[in-house]
Amino acid sequence: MMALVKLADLCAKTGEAHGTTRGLAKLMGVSQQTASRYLIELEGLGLISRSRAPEGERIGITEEGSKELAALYASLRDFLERPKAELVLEGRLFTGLGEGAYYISQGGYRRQFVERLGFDPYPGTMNLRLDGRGRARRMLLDRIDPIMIEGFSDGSRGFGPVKCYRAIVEDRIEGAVLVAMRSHYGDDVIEVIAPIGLREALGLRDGQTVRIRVPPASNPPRPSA
Amino acid sequence: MMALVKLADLCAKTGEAHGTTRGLAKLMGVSQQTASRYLIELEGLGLISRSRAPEGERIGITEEGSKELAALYASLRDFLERPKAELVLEGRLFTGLGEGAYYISQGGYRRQFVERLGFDPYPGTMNLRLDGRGRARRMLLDRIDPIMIEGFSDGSRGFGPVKCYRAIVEDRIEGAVLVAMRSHYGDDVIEVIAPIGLREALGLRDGQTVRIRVPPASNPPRPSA
DNA sequence: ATTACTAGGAATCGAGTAG
DNA sequence: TCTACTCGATTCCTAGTAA
Repeated sequence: MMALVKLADLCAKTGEAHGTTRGLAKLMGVSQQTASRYLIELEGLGLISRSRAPEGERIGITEEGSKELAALYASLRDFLERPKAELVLEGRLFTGLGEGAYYISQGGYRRQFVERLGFDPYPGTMNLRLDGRGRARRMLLDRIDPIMIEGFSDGSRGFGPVKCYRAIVEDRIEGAVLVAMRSHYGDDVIEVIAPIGLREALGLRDGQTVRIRVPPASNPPRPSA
Repeated sequence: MMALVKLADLCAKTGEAHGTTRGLAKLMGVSQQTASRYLIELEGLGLISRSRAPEGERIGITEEGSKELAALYASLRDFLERPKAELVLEGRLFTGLGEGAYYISQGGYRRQFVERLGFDPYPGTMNLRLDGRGRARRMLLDRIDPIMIEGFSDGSRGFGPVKCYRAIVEDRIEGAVLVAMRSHYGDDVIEVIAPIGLREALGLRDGQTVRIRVPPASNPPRPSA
């Protein structure tokens, strides 16, 4: 694989590489014998084509070889071009009507919080009213992979799905921003949950400005394997 | 290296991978022992960071690791996104004043043609006047790597540098398109040379339309190593 | 000069297993 | 369970060299 990549490097300019096994070996950082073996193996796999030339050899990468490289390229792109910058939201703390506590205490939500966020939320949400800049930035949340909390019904009524984004409150406490798919608040409000009571832990009062950092990778700390 | 790529795959979605060495091993197609060794080695190289978690382990790719991957990504891009399509130019044959023959017969040019194009040009150029579509396409020549023929002086006068592009004339004869950096012709004319006389070989007469294919890779068949 | 074979040493892998 | 060690098996690399 890496040998194929090195050859692709040498083919990048013209579509084919020219040279002796010794020269290629030097460029690839291996011995002449190894370069020769690489060429034999890659040709056997149908990933490159070779044609003898008096001055050395012409090596081209076949369609199949390009496919191999393209697959590698694609997987690197997925990693490298994923959103990188974290999102910082600032808003003023205000007291709601306590519906937040009602909702997140529902077993159907709570079980999913524990499973997908990794913590059992303190029974209450912190409501923040975003300033103008914050409202603009909130749009950027869409570019981050949400942790989905599914809707459910408890028999008497239904509860809608909720998107969560891992968040760090005031640089100290790890929690999550909730975005209800059909919120009772407007676009200028975000709700934040955490394993502990944020107001008490941080000594916050209504009207204070609170800073939330949403890292670009917001998925849960559980095994992907 | 490939181990780092595999890990990057697993980190693509969230920025970090979670799991046990056994699980990671399975995803990477190696044994648990090898996965463990990979992690130790990559961490030693500073390419990844690890943090133990009760459910397994959290693995992130460091800035330095990302740089490694970005370098690999860039070299793949150079190969995969190099221009692929060939350029087809069509124009009507006309007879010039014979200056073409004078220029390419100069030893200073001729030696370079032999060395860089791999043939000794027939002493004469074929002049083609491009149609409207051809003029538009000619611009695309700039996207192809030229074979540079350097300017020189023979004592009495100077000769400017010339760009060459390998070309196939009427699908039959391999030659080259010349683009003089300071041409005596306008932008609607191209000059073509080949090892043999094109008019005679192809039975062409003034006014006929001639088709030239310029492949995307136009460098010479000599050792790059 | 090449390319590529052989042979032996070096690096790598994974089964077993300790902590 | 987990991670990571030892160690024999295997793979891989290169020096020497044939063609």
